[in-house]
Amino acid sequence: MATIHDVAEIAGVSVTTVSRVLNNRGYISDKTRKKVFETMQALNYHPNEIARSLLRKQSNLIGLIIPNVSHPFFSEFTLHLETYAYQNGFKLLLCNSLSEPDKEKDYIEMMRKNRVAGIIMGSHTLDVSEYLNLNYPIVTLDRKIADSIPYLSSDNYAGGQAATQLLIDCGCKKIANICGNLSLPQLANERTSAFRDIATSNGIEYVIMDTETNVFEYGQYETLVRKLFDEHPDVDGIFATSDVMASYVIKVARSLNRQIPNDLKVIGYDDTQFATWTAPSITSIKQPIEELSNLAFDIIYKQINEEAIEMHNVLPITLVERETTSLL
Amino acid sequence: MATIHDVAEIAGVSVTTVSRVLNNRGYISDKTRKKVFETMQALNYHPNEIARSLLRKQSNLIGLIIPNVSHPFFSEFTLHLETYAYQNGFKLLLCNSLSEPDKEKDYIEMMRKNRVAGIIMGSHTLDVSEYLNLNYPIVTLDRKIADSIPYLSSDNYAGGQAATQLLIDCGCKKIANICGNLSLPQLANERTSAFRDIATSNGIEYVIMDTETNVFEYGQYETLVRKLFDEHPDVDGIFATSDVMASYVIKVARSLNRQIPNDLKVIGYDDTQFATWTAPSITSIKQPIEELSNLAFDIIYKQINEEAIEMHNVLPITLVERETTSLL
DNA sequence: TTGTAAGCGTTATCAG
DNA sequence: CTGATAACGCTTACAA
Repeated sequence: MATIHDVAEIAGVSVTTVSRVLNNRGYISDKTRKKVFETMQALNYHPNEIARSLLRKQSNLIGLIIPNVSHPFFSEFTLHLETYAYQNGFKLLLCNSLSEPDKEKDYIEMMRKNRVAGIIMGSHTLDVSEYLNLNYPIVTLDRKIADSIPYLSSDNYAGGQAATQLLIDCGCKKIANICGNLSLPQLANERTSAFRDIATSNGIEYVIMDTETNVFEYGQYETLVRKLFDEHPDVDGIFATSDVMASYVIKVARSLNRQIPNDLKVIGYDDTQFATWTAPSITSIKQPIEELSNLAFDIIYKQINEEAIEMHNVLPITLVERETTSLL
Repeated sequence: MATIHDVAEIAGVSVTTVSRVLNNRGYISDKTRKKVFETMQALNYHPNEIARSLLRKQSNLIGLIIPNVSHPFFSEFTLHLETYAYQNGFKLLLCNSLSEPDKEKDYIEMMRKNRVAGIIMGSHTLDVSEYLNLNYPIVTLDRKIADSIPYLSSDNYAGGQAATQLLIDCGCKKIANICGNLSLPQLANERTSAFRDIATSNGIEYVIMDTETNVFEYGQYETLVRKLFDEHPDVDGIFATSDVMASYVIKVARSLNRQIPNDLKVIGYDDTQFATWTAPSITSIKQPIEELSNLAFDIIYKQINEEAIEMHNVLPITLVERETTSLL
């Protein structure tokens, strides 16, 4: 592959001159510029970004570590992040940790070695201490690690409140919340806190069930929902903390001949596209996924440029009503 | 950030020695090795992969260009590809072209500049000529560009056959196929060819409807399905060429009070996880997504190492029967 | 307006 | 067993 030297030699100028026309810096005669452009074309020259990165001591890559891109929330987050990063001159290095601490640690290590410009952490199986000496542009998604590490989330507590309140407003008498494993240090757990608070303050009967640790074996969702219906057949409103979980509620309810929304109201979380693909469509708490991803990038970008950043970044949620909670 | 020189200086050895212990090459006394490791630890040294790449004239990145990661098929493909590539020492550079030719071209250009080891193209809005002078390790997904460019797909024709035959076996009298835009040069169009062939040879009435060019505005799926039911209310079997499309069929059918599978059989395509999340669950043609992604990587890997490769790579599909086609 | 040369952090070659 | 030095492809002082 042609180098800047090849271009310089054939165009009969110095490498500096070629570099100048490449970066449009300094004064160059139109004649020289033209000649250089022509030879670049002729040689099919593509400036080596690796060499540039070496000089800059930084690549143009943003690292994203998430549990699993095939989960609708993360796939949409990834789409928007990549789009926005690219508009700002950065490419996306994607890593799926599968929630394995070893992989996560290894990925962080790899990113340092590759001198990525910053790391967006959406997977958090590591101890707080692992993050503290990281000393790298970083932002965590949905987990508060320490005061020194900026985080980003949408308003989980408000989301839990809105969801629970909606079930109550629909006239539910006994409500349930199914959610990810509560022993994990995720901000998403606040949804459940809100659920508990609102149910309690309204004096309404409730039950909470969380998954096993590994959140992405969807088979357990079905088991969990069946167990819920089995142990609490009188539940008439369910708040699931993801749209995927909500779909399992719909699925199991259907097999038990429980009519949604007539016998049972259901509300999901995230408001991924997927919530509109099911029948009935899923009422959901909308996380502003695109805004979240863009803000994640901005927080990294500011750190790269040593600008001041907010350490706590919480975006508002909105309730999106659909068929699973429609009144008759 | 510490460099190999810092380590060498503090450990009191030469950079060559440090490089040797780093790469475990040549003979080193245990004492020296130990000292070097200690100082690396002390300085929190992370070898700069950018410098290594510059020397190797190649990065450890594999570029993936797809229309949109948030589509279930691509998100699963991406997950598996990243996992497999990482096991083999490569990282994934993810790009969403959104099916825009300009973006796609720009991404290819960017990848050359970043000296990615190879490119996996799952988005194909460009002319054949754009690919021909590419001269780069590459493989295309679901599109046959030219004899000189290796491609990969699952057996689309067989998939179309199996799907259509199933509808017929279920006793359908008039069947429909809804699919992506047929004017695009995608191998997926063979599914529709097979549908036409099987329907014809069985002397059964059929109708084919394709989407507008931009495949990822899901709103149009609903419009398309409504149009189908409107113009052909007597259709009793539908073959949708993605699980997402199939979900829209279920959705619209439900709103029209058509019972699935009683009044209407539906079969999707891809067999993404998503096909099991809906109620009723979607019968689908399974593409071996993980095998596809791994083979895509292998084809790139062999090109990098100048090994011989197959130019035509077609993997078998399988029929997965679920509720949308179950007989009474 | 253009050129020379040093340096970014590695590894490879050659020498000791 | 260890070290000096050139090279990878580029940008940037500093000169001219």
